[in-house]
Amino acid sequence: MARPFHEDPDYQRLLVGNMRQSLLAQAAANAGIGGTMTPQSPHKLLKLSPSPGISMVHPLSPAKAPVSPRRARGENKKCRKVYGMEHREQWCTQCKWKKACSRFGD
DNA sequence: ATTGCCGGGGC
DNA sequence: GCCCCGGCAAT
Ligand SMILES: [Zn+2]
Repeated sequence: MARPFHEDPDYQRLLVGNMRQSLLAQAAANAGIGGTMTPQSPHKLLKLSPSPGISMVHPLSPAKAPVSPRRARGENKKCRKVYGMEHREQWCTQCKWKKACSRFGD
């Protein structure tokens, strides 16, 4: 291969993603939007596991994304995530224009 | 909903 | 060349 998978679309395509705004702060905001969550269930501390043994997290492997050593989205923090919309001026020019980030090459 | 980018558009 | 958004993909 003249060109190993260093520039494949898959790689670059998956070289994206990251969250920081809240990943959950959002959840909070979201909760506020739609319809208030359900702060119910006064007690729900049951033991669990009516069925013993069997079952684990992976009974099956349907076909998730083609496993690959790429940095799945959310782990990278670029200008946008690092600074936030409130500090757009701090982003690199490319990020400002919604282009490929030139500061963080990841 | 959100980041991140291409493609397309205005000046 | 500089500036930005629509819409898409992936999470
Ligand atoms: Zn950037």
